[in-house]
Formats: sequence, C-alpha cells, structure tokens
Amino acid sequence: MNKEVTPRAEDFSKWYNDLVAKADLAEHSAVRGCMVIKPNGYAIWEKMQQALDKMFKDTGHVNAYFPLFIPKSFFSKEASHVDGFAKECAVVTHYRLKNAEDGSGVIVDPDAKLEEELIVRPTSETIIWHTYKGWIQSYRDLPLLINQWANVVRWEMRTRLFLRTAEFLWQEGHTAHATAQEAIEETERMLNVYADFVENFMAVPVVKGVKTANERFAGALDTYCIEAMLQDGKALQAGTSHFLGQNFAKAFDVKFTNKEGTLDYVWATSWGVSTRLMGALIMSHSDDKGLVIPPKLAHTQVVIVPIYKGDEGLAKMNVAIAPIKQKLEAKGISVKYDNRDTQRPGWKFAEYEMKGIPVRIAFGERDLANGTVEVARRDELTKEVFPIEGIENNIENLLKEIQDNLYKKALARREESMHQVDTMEEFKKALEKGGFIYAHWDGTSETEQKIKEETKATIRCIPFDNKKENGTCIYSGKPSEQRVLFAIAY
RNA sequence: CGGGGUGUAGCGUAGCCCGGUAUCGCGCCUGCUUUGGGAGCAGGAGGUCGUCAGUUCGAAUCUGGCCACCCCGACCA
Repeated sequence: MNKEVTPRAEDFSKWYNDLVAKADLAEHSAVRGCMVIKPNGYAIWEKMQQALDKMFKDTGHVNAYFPLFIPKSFFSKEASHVDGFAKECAVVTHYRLKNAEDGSGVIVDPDAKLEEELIVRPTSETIIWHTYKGWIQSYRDLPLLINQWANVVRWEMRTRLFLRTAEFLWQEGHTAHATAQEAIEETERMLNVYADFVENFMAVPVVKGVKTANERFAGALDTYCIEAMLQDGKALQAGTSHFLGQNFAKAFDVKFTNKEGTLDYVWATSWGVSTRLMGALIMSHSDDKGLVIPPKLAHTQVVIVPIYKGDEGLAKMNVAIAPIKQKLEAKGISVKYDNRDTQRPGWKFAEYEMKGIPVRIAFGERDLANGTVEVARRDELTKEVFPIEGIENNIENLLKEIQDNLYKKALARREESMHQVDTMEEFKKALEKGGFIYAHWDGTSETEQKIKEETKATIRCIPFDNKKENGTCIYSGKPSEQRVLFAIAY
C-alpha cells in the first residue's frame, strides 16, 4: 500500500488478507470467526506482550488469572454492562456429550443441562469484582492493581483477521482505589502507558482523548482511548482505559473502611489492549512488498544471507559470518543466519521482505575480499555497503533510525489525511478521502447519532489537548465550543 | 439475519453458455547446470471437479436441494 491510500474497502480487504497470508501471520480457522495465529504472527504478539507487561509492572501492577466462565447471573448485576455485551455472548448450557442411540454420531446429552448457564467471558469485570469483594475490607488493601493476560469471546457478526475476531487475546487490567481521584489518575496513567507503547514500540502515532457517551464502555463513567489512523483512511481504537466510578463496586457490593473509619464503595478502573494491535501494526507500515516490523517488535531484527558457490564456498562464508553475527548479538541484536542451501539468495531476499525483517545483511566473496557487508533496510528498501569493522555500532544505529523513520512516516501520513471542515458538505467530501476529520459538534448524542446514520462516521474521541474554539455544529448549526475528531472506524 | 459472489491437485485458475473423465501457472519430487534480487533445462508425481439427488447411453458442464467460504450491510474493540 503505502503510496496509494484508498478508502475503498473491497480492494483493501483483499490486500490485507493476502498480506496476512503471505507474511504467514494468521489464517481463518475451522471455527467461524476464529483465527489461528501462526508462529510468525505470534512471535510479534509475544514481543508486544513482553514490552507491555514490563510497563505494567513498572507502574506497580501484578498479574493474576480469573476463570474463563462467568455465571449468567453475574451479568444481571450491572444493568448497562449487560446491555453492552448481551448480544454477543457465547453461552455454555451443557457439560456432557454422548453417542446418539441411532448411531448418527455425538450429541449433547440432554440430561447434562447446567442449572445455571455459563457465559464465556466477553470481558472479566463481573467475575473479577465478585472476587474482589472477598479481597477488600480496608483502605490498607488498596489500591489493588491487577492485570490478566487472557482470551475473550465476543460473538461478532462479521470478522476480520486480527482487527475483529470472535475470540481474541488481550490483557485486561482491573484496579480498585480508595478515592475517585486515585482511580482517575490510574485511568490516565494506563492510557499514557498504551500511547507510549503504541508510539514508541509499534511506531504508530495515536490521538489520546475521551469517548462521547455514545461510544463509552458499558458500565463506565468515562472511557479514554487512543485512536490510530490506518493506511486505508479508517480509524482504529487501539486501546481503552475506563474510569468505572463505583458502578461495579455497588453492583458487587465491594466496600472498604476508610481512614476515618466509615464504610465506602471502592473506585474502579479497567483497561485493555488486544491482538487488534497486530492489525494496527500491519495496516500502518506495510507496503506492496509485504509486512514491515518496527525493530523493537521484531523477533528477528537482522537476517544474514550468505552468497556463495558450492559447498566449499558456503563453508568459507560460515566461517567469515560467524564473528559478525557474534558482534551483533553481543549488542543485544537478534540475528538469524540463513545459510540454507535449499533456497537461493534472491528468494530469501523477497521472503524476508515479505515477513518484514527490518535489516538484511548480504555477504559474499566480494565482501570477503573488501572487508564489507551489504546492508539493506526494509523501511526504505535501500542498500548500503558498510565496513565489517564497527558493524555492530552501525547496525545498532540503523535499527534506531528505522524505528524512528517508521514513526515519522506514519505520522506524516496521518497528518496528510487530517481534514478540518466547517460544513456538512465538506464533511462528506472529506469522508470520501478517508482520514480524521476535525469538526464542530453541538455536544448532543442525537446529533452524533444522526451523523453516524447519514455518513457512518463516528466521533472517535474528544482529544485531551483540544483547544477551545467557538463555532457552529456542522449538523445542527447550534453553537459549539470545540471541534471533535470524526472518522469511519474499524 | 438480509444482498452479492465463489467452490475444479497444496495454492491460484481455464473449461460450463453449446454434455463425451479436465487446461495452464506456481508449488512439490528426481537429475544436471546454477547461486550479488523470487534460477534454467529435462523428466515425474498429484484431481471420486463442495455435496446429495434428478435428466441422459454418458454430467465439471443441464435441473433442484443442501453445505462451506468470501465480500457488502446491520452489530462491535
């Protein structure tokens, strides 16, 4: 993609599906809407997990694990929460199979009906708050700062690899605090962690902001989000952090004694990012030659391809390349030396480009004679000859430069697709091009809803750093005190 | 759940209108030559044409049912 940004979904779907397949990241599974993440794709997810997990721990959180199944009754306890998820839940009703008497195969044993159905978690607020009730008695038990890495299931009508699947992997943080202020600070802190991760590791620029009431998480008082802009001109919610107020504490009766000795409900937050980030990564940097992985998330940062003739030639390259690999690894760079004699160099070049490896080093007779290596960078598809002497420093710098360059390019692309409009006509025209649209809105849910019905665009967020500016709503013409960020979203 | 489309070898396809057991490319296997951008030549293996039924001497092809998948919408991170 890269050069031609098109909001035409049909072409883009094909391009995206082909890319995911060719880069060997994932495929549709036998189960409708579910995805198999292949080793190549999972390796990137693992790198993401590692980086995020460290950031969570650096901000005082610990990991735990809660059950996959949630009793149905738990969902009745928070009214708006059930409203938000009821339509997309997988429900377990029985616990046993048996062979059909007519020999037609295995059937669900009607005698094995559960007394209370179990819901496969679409998110874990309910089971976690039920559990927290037993853990929290005093302000001394607070704050409770827990994260869980898990899978969740949302029975979506329509799915798309990584961006929307029926089952997905994610992390969900669930925290409990003594005061509203502390909980709000936590909500903001974790949103900043997400923004930091997405921008600095994934090299994807995001807008931080707050959701409107329409787009708010079911059961939250406020939902903060980071919004990314993909190459097809559609926005993607890349992460959310919710201030839940005392809603779940009240629903699950979680009270604590404060310093003054009085009983109060605790204040809650929850926050999460998912394998959807993989979709954001793919759709942000990839080009017509395939995937581009930012160096900080690449399982293999550098691949070395020997160029040789015959077995003897290969043996010679093995000897010459070993110390180069060693020097790079001593710098903490992950290196793969691909000396398979079953594939030719040109094949390997194309293959690693498709898979997005940031840097490729080619080494042959010519380099052996000159004391050099040929270095190709994935982001710009350019080649350069470096001396072997000091190669580790050059590569280290190059990886940093690539990481930086990817972010800059993505940022420039986003800025280019940013429109500021003042009328509904301009708004619709801008939508055809795709991208974020910054426009005045009267602040009502009705107007937001009408705009969505008419154009499919939604308010992605009200940016945190928004400047106040008097104007008139593009839809209703009523007075507005600030512009908000619209886009068509995934 | 509505609208559209597609099912032929591991993958991508031609053939279907106008019935006669299947085309081409990639990939795979063997051999030789090759190796600085997806190698060349020669030989070879691999298909109950999604499925069930009907029409027919004969069905990938015509008719009907069913199934699966993809795309577009409603739903959504």
